[in-house]
Amino acid sequence: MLNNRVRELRARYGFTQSDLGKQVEVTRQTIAFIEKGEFSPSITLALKLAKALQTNVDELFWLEGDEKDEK
Amino acid sequence: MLNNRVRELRARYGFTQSDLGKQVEVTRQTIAFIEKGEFSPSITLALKLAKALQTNVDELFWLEGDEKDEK
DNA sequence: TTTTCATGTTTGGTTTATATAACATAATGT
DNA sequence: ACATTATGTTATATAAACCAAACATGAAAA
Repeated sequence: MLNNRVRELRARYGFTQSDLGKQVEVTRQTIAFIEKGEFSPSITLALKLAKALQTNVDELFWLEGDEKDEK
Repeated sequence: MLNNRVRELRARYGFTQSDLGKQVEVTRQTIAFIEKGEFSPSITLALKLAKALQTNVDELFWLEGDEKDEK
């Protein structure tokens, strides 16, 4: 299963789901689905999200059972 | 557009497309399409590929016009 | 030379990502 | 009280990812 920090980082920058959606060229519903973990976005979108949230893909998304989970 | 180093790293480790496909649970055709840049894999698959190729997603995939291109 | 193996490529099918639109709710501002 | 805004959520539709199977080719190996 896929985990992510999109909601956390979006909040940190004070973006709404719509704001972020516009920046990365998807609808707010797509952002909502990603935050809920309901699907695994394309890497193209993941790269855009990482850029918008000033981080990198590996910090933003990880597979359950990998590094970030070991804490 | 999306660029990647899958073929380069796969070769470095001496994996065939089939080998890599098995490791990340997709068919060899899917690996071939990704290497050709014909589509943008899911981030779940991208994370598995990065792991199999002992790198991270941001080293393996990047958007044209981003950092890696500036050289 | 014949077989095997890695890769290229195409076609048809299923699944999933993503869009668009609608309706609901809670919070905030007027 | 009313309007607006952010978010949750659901339905239907389309595009794209991915599978499975087939056939082709060139290289290496027997």
